[in-house]
Amino acid sequence: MNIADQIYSAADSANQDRAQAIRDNLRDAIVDRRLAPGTKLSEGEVGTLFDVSRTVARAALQMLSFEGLVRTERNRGAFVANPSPEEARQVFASRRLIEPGIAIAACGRVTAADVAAFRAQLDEEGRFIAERGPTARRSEIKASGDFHLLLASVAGNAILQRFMEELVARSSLVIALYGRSGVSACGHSEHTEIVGALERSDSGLASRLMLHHIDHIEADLDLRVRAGPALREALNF
Amino acid sequence: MNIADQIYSAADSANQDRAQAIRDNLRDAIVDRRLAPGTKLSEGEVGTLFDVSRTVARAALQMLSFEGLVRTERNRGAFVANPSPEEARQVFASRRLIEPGIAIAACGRVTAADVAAFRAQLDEEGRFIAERGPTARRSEIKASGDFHLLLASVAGNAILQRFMEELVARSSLVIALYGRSGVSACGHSEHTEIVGALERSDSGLASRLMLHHIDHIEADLDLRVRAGPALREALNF
DNA sequence: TGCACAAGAATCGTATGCAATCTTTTTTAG
DNA sequence: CTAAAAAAGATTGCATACGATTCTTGTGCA
Repeated sequence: MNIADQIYSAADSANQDRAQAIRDNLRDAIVDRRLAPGTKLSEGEVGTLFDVSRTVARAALQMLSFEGLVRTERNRGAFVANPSPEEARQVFASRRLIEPGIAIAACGRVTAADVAAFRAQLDEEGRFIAERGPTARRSEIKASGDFHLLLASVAGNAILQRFMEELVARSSLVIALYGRSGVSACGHSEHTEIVGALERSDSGLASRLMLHHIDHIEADLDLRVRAGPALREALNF
Repeated sequence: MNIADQIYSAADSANQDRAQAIRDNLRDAIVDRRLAPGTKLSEGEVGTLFDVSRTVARAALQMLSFEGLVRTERNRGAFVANPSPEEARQVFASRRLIEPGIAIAACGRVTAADVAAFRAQLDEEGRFIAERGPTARRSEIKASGDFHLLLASVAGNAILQRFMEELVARSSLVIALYGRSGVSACGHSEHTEIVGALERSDSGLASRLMLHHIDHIEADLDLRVRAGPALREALNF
C-alpha cells in the first residue's frame, strides 16, 4: 500500500497538473520555513519563478489558501499564513480529536511492510536530530510531520488522511513560529513508542500515547501574544 | 436610486468573490440533489449560466473538487461526485471521530442565544418532515445537515467547522444516493435530545447521543454495491 | 451489418491583455 | 517642514484567445 501509494501519487503529480507541482513546492518551502510567515507571494513572481503563466500560479495559490497555509486578500494578493495563537490552539485541538482515532484505525490495519516503513521513518528522524544547524532542524520538523502522515495513510481513510495533511502542514508552521526548544528528541522517542504499540496492535495504548504526544508538542509552544508579531501584523509587514 | 443601482449594489455586496457565490450555488444544488451524481459540469456551461467567464467558473469548480463534491479529470472536465460505498463509509467514520468531540466542545460554550437558534432549527426540520413530496425531502436532508453545522459553529473551532462543512455536504450526497427510507423523524427526535443534553451541559450524554445518531444515520444506508450504479459508473454516465 | 478510422466539433489547459484596485512616490498647499 | 492630494507604478480580477486533447459523427472497407 505504501509503495503503490507513492507510485500513484508520483505519477499523479507528474501527469496531472503543473499547478499541483507548484503547490507542493511552495508547501514544502512554507513548512520548511524557507518562506517566512507574512511573505507576499505575488502571482507574477511565482509564475516567473516556476516558468508558468499567472493563471497557473494563481491556481496553486488558491489551493494553498484552501489548506490554510496561505491567506489571500482581495485585490491585495496572497501571503504566507501567520497563524495566531488562537488558530494554533484550534489546530492542536483538532489533532487531539482526530489522531487518537487514526492511531486506533491504524492498529487494525498495519502490515509488516508498514512497520518497516515506520522504522525507516524513525531512522531518518534520528539522523536529523543528531545533526546540528537550522537546516537539520527544518528537516527534523518535516520528518516529524511525515511520521504522522505515514500513520494517517496506514489508517486507510482518505478523507482523514487529507485532513491530517492540512493539520500537519499547519502544525509545522505553528511550531516554527511558536516553538520554544528542541523537544524533538522527546517527540522522537514518543514516535518510537507509538510504533511499538502499533506493532503489538495495542490500540488503546497507541491512542493514549498519541494523545500525550500531541499534548507534549503543544506544551512546548509559547502561545502568549507578543508585541513584536502583533505590531508587524498591524503594519502589514 | 433606480433599478440599475440596486442590481449593481446587490452584485457589489455579493462581491467578495463571484467564484465563491457560484460555488455556494452549485453546492446547494448538489446537496439538494437537483444536480444528479455524475452530471457533467462544463466550465463553459457553468460560466454562461452564471454570466461569468470560464476563468471564474473554473475557480468555483476547483473549490468544489477540493471539498470532494466534484470530481475533475484532466482534459475531461468536472462531474458531480458519485461517492462509492467505501467513500461513504469513510465519510461516516470521519464523522464518528469528529462529531462527538464537537458536541463536547459545544457543551462548554453554548449560550442561551445558541439554544434559541437550535430550537428554531428544530422547528424548521419538523415542518419539512410534516410535508410530503420530493422537494420537502430535499429540504429535510438539508435542514438536518444544517443542524450539525450549527453545532459545529457553536463549538468554536474554525478548522473543525470547515471539516464538518465538507463532511455534511458529502453526507447529504451519500444519503441521497444510498438512503433507504425516511428515518428522518427518528433523526429529528435525536437532534432534539442532543439539544436537551446541550442545554443541561451534559457533555458526556451529548457525546454519546451524537455517536448513536451517526450510527443510526449510517445504519439507514444501503451500502451494498448494486449493478445499476456500477454500470452507470463504468459507462461514464 | 459491423468495425476501424479520420475529419469535425466540443472542451480543456494555459497565456496574455485590459480595466479596476491598491501601493508608492511626487507634488503642492498650509 | 509637515501633511494632504495627485499622479505613477505595480498587482490583482477577469475576459478572451489559441493550441492541445477528447469526444462525436460519418465514411469506407471487410
